[in-house]
Amino acid sequence: MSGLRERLLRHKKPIGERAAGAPEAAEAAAAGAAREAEDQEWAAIGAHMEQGEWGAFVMRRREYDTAACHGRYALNELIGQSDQLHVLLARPGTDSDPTEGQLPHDKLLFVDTETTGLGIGAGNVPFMIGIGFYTHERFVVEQMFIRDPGEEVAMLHYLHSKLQSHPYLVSYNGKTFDWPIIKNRYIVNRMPVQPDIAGHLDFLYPSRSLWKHTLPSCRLGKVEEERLAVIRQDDVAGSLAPALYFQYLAERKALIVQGVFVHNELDILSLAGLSIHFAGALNGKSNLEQMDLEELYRLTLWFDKLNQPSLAAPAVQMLTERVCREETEHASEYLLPLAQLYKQRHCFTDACKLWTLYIQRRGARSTAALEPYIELSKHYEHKLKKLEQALDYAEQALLKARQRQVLTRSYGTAGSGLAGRSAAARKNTKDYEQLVSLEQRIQRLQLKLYRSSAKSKPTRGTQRPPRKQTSSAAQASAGYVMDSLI
DNA sequence: CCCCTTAACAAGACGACATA
DNA sequence: TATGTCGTCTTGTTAAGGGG
Repeated sequence: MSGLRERLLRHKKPIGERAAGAPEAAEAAAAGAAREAEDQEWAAIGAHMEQGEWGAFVMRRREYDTAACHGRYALNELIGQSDQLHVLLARPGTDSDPTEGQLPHDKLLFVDTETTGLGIGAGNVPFMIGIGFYTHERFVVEQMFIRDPGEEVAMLHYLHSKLQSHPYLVSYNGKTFDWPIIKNRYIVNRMPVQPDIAGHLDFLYPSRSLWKHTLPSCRLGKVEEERLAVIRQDDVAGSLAPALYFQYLAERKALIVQGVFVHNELDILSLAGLSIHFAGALNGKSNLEQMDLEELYRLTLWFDKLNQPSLAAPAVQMLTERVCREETEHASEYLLPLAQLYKQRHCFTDACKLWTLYIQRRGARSTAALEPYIELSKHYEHKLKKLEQALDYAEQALLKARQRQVLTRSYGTAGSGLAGRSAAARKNTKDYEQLVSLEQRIQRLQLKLYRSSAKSKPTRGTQRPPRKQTSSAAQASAGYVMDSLI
């Protein structure tokens, strides 16, 4: 058997175990007294022993009026808003939506476990399963805690019964952590029932989609602090939970795990808070005016990914307005990504406006991106059929590329660090390929231009056709450019 | 510590178009 | 009409980061 199980059993002091030679009445009285003392300890932290068909376990149950606040949100704000969360359930493979756009708030089961470690294997045991759910105008948090492995089956049966009435799981990283572990426990315990759920909302991934670049980390604690305005005081770190549980097993004092209960409860409440936050966003209630540009941009990408064009539209519009209005460095960072977004939607006029604006703001710099020049060149050639302008943009891009080649060359030779060399070399070859393709583009445009002018003015024979280069010839010429700079 | 999801980037597939 | 090129869409791969 695993070391963990031995450890658990070693510490087990079965209540009411027969002490040798003691008279039965006194023995029963002593056992009763011990039980009473323990009950009082659990009562002191708001818990009690829950007796059921499958045995007993510790239960800490707390009810909240739904008007109660957790950070900036009142718990009742999910009511009537939760249906929109169903878009987060849609699987990439399945087109049909199993929930038909319905996801009542009282069908959700918020779940967070505390375990003996981080592994997913059978050696990792959830000693506490916290759940939260809405029922009868209340938000209820129920925390199940097992004093030894023998109580696990009762706890799992209880969870199973709750899943019947609240079949949609809500968690934070529960798809890869909590839920696989829980399923494992049903299997390990050879339970007649298997946990079955209608759907699983995992808020880690939406949080990453929106805040990966704005928050220092997307851990639940950071997200709830920054986006739910939840401040934890004297919180026990989740990473301490295993140690505290082992200490509890050794000393059998309920007070030892009190902090774990509180931590777990706050996690559950934050899951409800995140549901409200994301449901609000999916109902178009985000405060776009006050949102950071990065978050606004990520929000549009997120709506796009979720196939919600009616939500993405106002976000894109707000982002465009602000990026065009605010002439800051930071705002200009979004011109090109935003232009790509418009291009993707075949809104070429808007895309061109942004590419032009980028050139206007940053074109003078040597570090300016080539992308807007190349994109404009493509657009003038293929969409507007204006070859002169297309050639002009391509030539501007080539000029920039050559200037940059000079700079990177000189940096490259001056650089002494070995670590950065491969990355710099990669960038060099990439720049080189870009240079080659630009020269090809220009030659092609020159040829096209020559032919069209020859066609329209066949009498004028003064212009000479540009030398037609093969791609290898273009490469050689680009190589010459590079070699000449070394 | 371990596993899973996702974003970011790279490479391949395919349709549209133009030229000979 | 056959062929090649361009641009975009699709597929494949990799790395990071979260849970106690």
